[in-house]
Amino acid sequence: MSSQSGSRPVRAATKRTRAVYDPNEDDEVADLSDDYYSNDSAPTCDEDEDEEYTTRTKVPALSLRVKPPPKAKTSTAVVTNRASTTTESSIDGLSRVFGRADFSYLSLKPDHASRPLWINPIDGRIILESYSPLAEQAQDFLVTIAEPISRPSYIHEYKLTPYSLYAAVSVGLETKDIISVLNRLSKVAVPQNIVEFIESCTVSYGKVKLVLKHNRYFVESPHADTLQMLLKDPEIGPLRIEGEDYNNNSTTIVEGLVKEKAPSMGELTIPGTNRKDGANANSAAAGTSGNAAGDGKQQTVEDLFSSVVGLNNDEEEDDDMDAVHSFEVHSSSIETVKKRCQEIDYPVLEEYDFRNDARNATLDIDLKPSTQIRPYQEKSLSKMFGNGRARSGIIVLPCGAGKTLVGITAACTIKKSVIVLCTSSVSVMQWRQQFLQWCTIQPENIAVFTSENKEKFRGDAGLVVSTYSMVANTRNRSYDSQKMMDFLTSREWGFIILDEVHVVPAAMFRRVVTTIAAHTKLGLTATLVREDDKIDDLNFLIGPKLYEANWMDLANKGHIANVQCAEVWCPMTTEFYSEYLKESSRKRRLLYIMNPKKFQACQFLINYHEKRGDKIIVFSDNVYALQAYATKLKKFFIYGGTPQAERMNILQNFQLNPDVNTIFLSKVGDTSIDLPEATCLIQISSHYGSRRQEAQRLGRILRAKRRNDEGFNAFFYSLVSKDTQEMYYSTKRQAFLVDQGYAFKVITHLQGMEKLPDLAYASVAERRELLQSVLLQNEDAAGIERGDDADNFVGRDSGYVKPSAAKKAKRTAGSLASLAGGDDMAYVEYNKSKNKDKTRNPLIKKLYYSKKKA
DNA sequence: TAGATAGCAA
DNA sequence: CTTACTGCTATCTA
Repeated sequence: MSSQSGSRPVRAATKRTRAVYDPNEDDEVADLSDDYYSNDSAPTCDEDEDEEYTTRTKVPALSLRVKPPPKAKTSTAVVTNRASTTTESSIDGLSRVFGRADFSYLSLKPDHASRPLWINPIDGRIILESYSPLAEQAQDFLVTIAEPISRPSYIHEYKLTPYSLYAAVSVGLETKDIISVLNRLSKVAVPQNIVEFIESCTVSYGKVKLVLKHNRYFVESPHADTLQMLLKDPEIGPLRIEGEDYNNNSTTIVEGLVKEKAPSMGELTIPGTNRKDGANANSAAAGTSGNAAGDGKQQTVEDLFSSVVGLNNDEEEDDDMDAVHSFEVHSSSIETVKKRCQEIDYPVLEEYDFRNDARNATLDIDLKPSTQIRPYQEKSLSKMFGNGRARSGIIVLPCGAGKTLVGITAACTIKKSVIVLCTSSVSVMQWRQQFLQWCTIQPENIAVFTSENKEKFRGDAGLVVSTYSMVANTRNRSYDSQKMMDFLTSREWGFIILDEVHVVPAAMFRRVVTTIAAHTKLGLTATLVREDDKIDDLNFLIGPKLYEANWMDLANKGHIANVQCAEVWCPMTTEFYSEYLKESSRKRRLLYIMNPKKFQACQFLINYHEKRGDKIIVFSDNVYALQAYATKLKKFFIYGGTPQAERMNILQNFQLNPDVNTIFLSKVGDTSIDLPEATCLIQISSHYGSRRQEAQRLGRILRAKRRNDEGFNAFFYSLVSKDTQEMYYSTKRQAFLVDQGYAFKVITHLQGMEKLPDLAYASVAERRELLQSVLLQNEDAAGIERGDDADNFVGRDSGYVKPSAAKKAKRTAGSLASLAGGDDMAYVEYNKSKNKDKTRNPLIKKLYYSKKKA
């Protein structure tokens, strides 16, 4: 990368295109999307790209300069050059891969054009040309051995890390396979130091397994010398026990170690896949591409792949992996063994030989015959059950891609007692319901363990669904809760599913991993990111990452919705901005959220999308803003304090009632509110840079029901007040999605917004009044202590402030009324005393009755 | 059934 | 560099 491009933030340039957004010109969804795609995905290289890519013998400059959009309207756009400031600093862009280093000393292979990989000898980063015919297979391979860093349209970036290699080894890849396949895919010979890096990581990782079989724990390895080394370790050695030989004539004792034939996939079938003959005859047509080895249906691309790579499939098991050795340790010492092995860089893998477990009762559970799993779900499960045993690990799938079904299928494969842990009690009920929907488990075999339900299941084996906090709780337990916990800790579990596994590293939740004795641990998540550094702990708390899906791939195949992402830059009004500059950082927040221009943009977008027939969710972290926006726009809103019944009511109306097309949600909507109707999402407040939150919010519209309609697009808008802190956070939040390949379009001007009838805050007087209210709120906000969740917010007849709250909060009815802005209020008014006697808001009442009539 | 308390996210 | 600050959920008790 000696040439011109070195320092340019490539991704920033390619992913952020600028244009004036004029929805009125683009009546059709398809038009809009064309616009997006032509901006983003037209090859963005220089004119001389061909020359660069094919003829030079040094590594070509990956200089992706953005072209102006074809229908460029940039002349009217007001654009600040943001790409070079904020984005570069916060994201690891492609440009940093090669930096300014000159790799021209690496000589290209003669047929490099057909090989899709570049490898950076300095830091182990790998660039995949994802337009290569081999890209899909190469991607399968890379996902297994390397960490996906960024996967935009044409160039994907991966990085070899000790963890990723650990994961590769743990799903059965051997060092030599990794190096040879990498070598064959690469345009240049794999640099020697990378080879050494791979060797050094894989020499010890994944070599030792902790296997539970016949209800005894064995430290197992294909390499006898490794075990001998462990036995010499002062901590591990003494923990070995001499168990009596179990009744198996295939084992022999060699130098004090038990030697037996290595396990294999054998006849194991994963339910719901087409590997099972007969039962799912129709599934053969489904055409899974990355199936396990030897199904004979080679497609042309795979032929090409094998001719270059020489392997049919990266997950092919080595038949000649002849034997494994093991020694036994007592179940009480496995924690020590695991800890010690980790310390000396021989992390253990956990596998469960569930087919040879006679002691734990078999659970009568199977997928319903009609249940069919998708190719990527099968692929992830094949990583888990690749050698006929169950491996512990983590599977990463986008929201809405059927994580639950993966977990259920795994449970149906293992057929032992299962425990499922989730983050909220709503998800608990959803898991239970999904189990009943997809598989044959009987309701009496399912036990729900939450604060209000502590039933056990009947029989020897069963399913328990619970929350992390229920299990991890250290404070006093109620009597029933303690009984239930004793039940959970006293027995062995074949399988534990950890939903939203990214929460586990939190101090309290990680305790559950040790308190419950489960033979297999499966973590499920959509966003394996945290803003702290604890995510790596999952490698040893749960296991390696077994599979990570690429969001864009799933979107292209129609499993999840296509989403158009846009960031709308709203200028601050002069008054608001000058106050913003004056205020302390704490108070600034409200100012930029309540920015009238932002409000107008929100109003305009809602108006526009409602006219198109979209169902819209508006997110705001800030409850005050949420209420103010919803009230002014006469929409329903839900936040933490909204009682359950009221939530249900609103959500049902949103789904069924054609007059309710927009709802406002606070953070409650981030997870576990399932709204397949929603097709458009607007974010008005996004203060902190949480990538996980951004991704999960996007996930709300990924399962849109209409996603399979021709040319359907879901929309995701982030409203950002210009020249404020929000800009920084917004970029940070988007990093995850950008890495998944989403393009964020920056909209600087909404055409026709000023002409919108009934535009809010159009006059100076109105804006001044708003500012006054916000400033007043700011002063009060300091005085509002925690726990006052503003549930006393009242509207039209507001002379009333709930007495208890009035004591705490200094809010006056007057200021609230002025914020509420008018008499035609149609938001959800909720008020604890009113909910008691089931009185409803007039509009809800009306909706309710009209629904009843229909 | 509320409220007190605690923990998480960032 | 790492704290910050608010919102939310979950549990148990009175």
